[in-house]
Amino acid sequence: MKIATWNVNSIRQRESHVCRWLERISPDILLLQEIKCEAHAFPAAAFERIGYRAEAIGQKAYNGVAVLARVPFEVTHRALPGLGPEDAQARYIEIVAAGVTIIGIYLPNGNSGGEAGYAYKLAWMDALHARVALLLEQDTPLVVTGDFNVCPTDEDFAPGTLGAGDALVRPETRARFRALLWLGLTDAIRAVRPTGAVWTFWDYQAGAWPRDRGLRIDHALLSPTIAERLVSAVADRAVRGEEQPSDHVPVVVEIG
DNA sequence: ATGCCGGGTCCTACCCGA
Repeated sequence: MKIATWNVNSIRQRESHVCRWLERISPDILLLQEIKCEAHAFPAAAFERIGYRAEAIGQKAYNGVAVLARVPFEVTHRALPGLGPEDAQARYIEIVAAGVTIIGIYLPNGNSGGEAGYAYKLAWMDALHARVALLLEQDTPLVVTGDFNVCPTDEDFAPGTLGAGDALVRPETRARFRALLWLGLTDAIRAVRPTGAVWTFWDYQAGAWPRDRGLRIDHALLSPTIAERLVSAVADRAVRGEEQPSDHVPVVVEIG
């Protein structure tokens, strides 16, 4: 089973990129982030024509997540449990497919909105921790994937791209990411490639792509029995060189 | 220190991203 994640930075701008990529890679399931439209505006028909059923959780202008799958699946949650009614933002989808629970997330960036904006990021991570802990207590086969907006270590951003106070690298951010791993999850990319530069994002600005100055912020975390079945985990950096690309590239995990 | 680019929307100057 091939499971992928991709922050597309507007699905309406990236519809043809996603179709081309699905036809080339044939993942069973693709989680999308930053669709930047309401569900009724999601171009589901284009994906259905090539064999992928779509479920979108959208909002106007910002955020938004979706699932595209060529295998049967059921959406079990459309928001992160435990965050409270203040969370009107479309950042979470949870599905079950082939007996595996798959969570797709667009974790808040945390650099806008001052300290309140950063507090929202941390609260979101705390609620995610609680949700994952509950599922793992029940021995649920689990994949947590998406745009985490976290560079877990100093190896996960090119030198000079981020300051020490950036919400993607602040100690409180990284502590929460580590706490997620300590629940028993395996970082799929690092299981395959323990050290060295693996980028999933290159800023549009300052020549980040031609200079290869990127970040690793899109992740796939695997529960123990899924991690044992891990065959490969890669960031498909080739798509960043296409015409009018997203600033993120897909991360693909293959489970045997 | 800020903007760089590229999405979005109150359609046009401004917000947000990472």
